[in-house]
Amino acid sequence: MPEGHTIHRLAQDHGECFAGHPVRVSSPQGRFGESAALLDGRVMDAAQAHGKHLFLGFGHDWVHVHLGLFGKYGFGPVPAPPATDTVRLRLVGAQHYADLRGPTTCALVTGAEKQAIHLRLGPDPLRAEDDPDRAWRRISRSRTTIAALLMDQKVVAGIGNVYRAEVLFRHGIDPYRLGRDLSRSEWDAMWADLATLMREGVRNNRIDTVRPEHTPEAMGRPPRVDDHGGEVYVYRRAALPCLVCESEVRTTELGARNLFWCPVCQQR
DNA sequence: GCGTGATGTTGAA
DNA sequence: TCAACCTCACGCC
Repeated sequence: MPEGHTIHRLAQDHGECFAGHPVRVSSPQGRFGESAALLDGRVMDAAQAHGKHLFLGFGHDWVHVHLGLFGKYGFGPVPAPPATDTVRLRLVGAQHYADLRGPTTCALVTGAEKQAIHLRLGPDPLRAEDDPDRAWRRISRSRTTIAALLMDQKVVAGIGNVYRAEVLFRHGIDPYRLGRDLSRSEWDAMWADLATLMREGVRNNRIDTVRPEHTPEAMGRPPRVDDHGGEVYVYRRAALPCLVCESEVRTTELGARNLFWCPVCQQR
């Protein structure tokens, strides 16, 4: 779940469920206990996302959350069920509660510390004001593969393993192509496509990347069977036929992450 | 019950 | 490059 679209959706949901009202804040697990006590009963007045980072504002104080690989949020209507001992942070408003489990980061930060986090992140396709030129400057000068660059949050913020694999497929780009060998128009098209795909991801709370003409129904195939939630071209489809050309989708490990691509549709 | 893997990041070697 | 961290669902006994 946790790519940028998930975090923007969480910011939106926090805004709708809690913003503008006093919130009960606790840490049943204990690891956020002192900070929770400091915030308990105060008004949450902002919820923002930048890439995979979530920020919940309480006046001058911010809660910085990063889900990492395992972190998960659970929302529900009050009354909240008894918290289990893995709930790091629980927010309870008038009508909803939110439980956070397993995050890489859940910390109280100042405005200045928050600013420092923004400064080390690249532009985020989901933030309308962010400038793709900043990413292009890095990419166009880089001898690193585009597959690695897309996962580097200093270059682009919010892309994870699924969006990386899928956007490269949709643009017919070999993951091993070097950043400096991309054209400006290829990057502009990828950025625009990421913005569209990720906005849809926020709306549906899942990643769908398959164009209508390639869906299993349109191609007369059985529906995809995978548990990550959305309809995709190559992510976790190793050894299955490419939805466009029927070649076997390939996979390999690159920088300790699984990479998936179609060797025929994606060319240097 | 146990072992495995996963949409992520950091810091040490 | 590798280990560490965090959680839970799944397959297989």
